[in-house]
Amino acid sequence: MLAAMRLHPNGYGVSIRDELEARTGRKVSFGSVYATLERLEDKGLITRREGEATAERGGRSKSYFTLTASGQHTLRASLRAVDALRAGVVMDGVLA
Amino acid sequence: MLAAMRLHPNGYGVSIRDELEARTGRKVSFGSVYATLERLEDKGLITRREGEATAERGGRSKSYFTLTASGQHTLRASLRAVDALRAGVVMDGVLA
DNA sequence: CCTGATTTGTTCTACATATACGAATAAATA
DNA sequence: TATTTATTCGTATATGTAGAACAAATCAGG
Repeated sequence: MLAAMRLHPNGYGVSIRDELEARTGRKVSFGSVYATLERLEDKGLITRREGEATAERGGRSKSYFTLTASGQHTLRASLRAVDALRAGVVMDGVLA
Repeated sequence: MLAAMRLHPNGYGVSIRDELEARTGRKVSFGSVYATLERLEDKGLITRREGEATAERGGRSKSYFTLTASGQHTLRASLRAVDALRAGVVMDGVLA
């Protein structure tokens, strides 16, 4: 969801995957990303917008994903929960 | 892991559950907590220390959990990954 | 002292959901 | 038809969940 926010409103499967890898330094597979996007969509946390036929060289058209209001709310709540647990933890000093 | 850090070095099943509920406002069952603690232990991210017979009123003895060096490293890496994704996201302004 | 009630904490059982891969497939253009 | 780009599938593994059952310690009455 954060990756989708970052790329808003033009994030789609591949770019979201790339963003995740670039930011976190972890390998992420397409399967993981699309499965997650689909689940989030089912829950109404993100919506899908079909991209029109691309004007550039070849390739299938994209599905863009953006957070719904509910998705933003949920994301916010999750981040807050983590923040609450982090607040004042000794290790924070080591977190550089 | 954050809850265990907060309660370090005297966090045990019940107190970790309580800490999670208090900080995040979400209901957490014992099953979830203990299952997770066991998994983290199997991975070497936390260690278990058996508490001696309690001096107070009744009750079984506690199992205290503390993060290993590896656990701290892993936790740090996860938090950093989230931070990297959060950095500069527009919604941060709304996060109050 | 025994012994059963009480208290506190952990383990078990049985699923439900979520995450992870990468090959396979689809759709577009040259 | 070959190429390029993007998404879907099949399947394996991991994580999350609830709450009842179980275990171990102390307490209180006889």
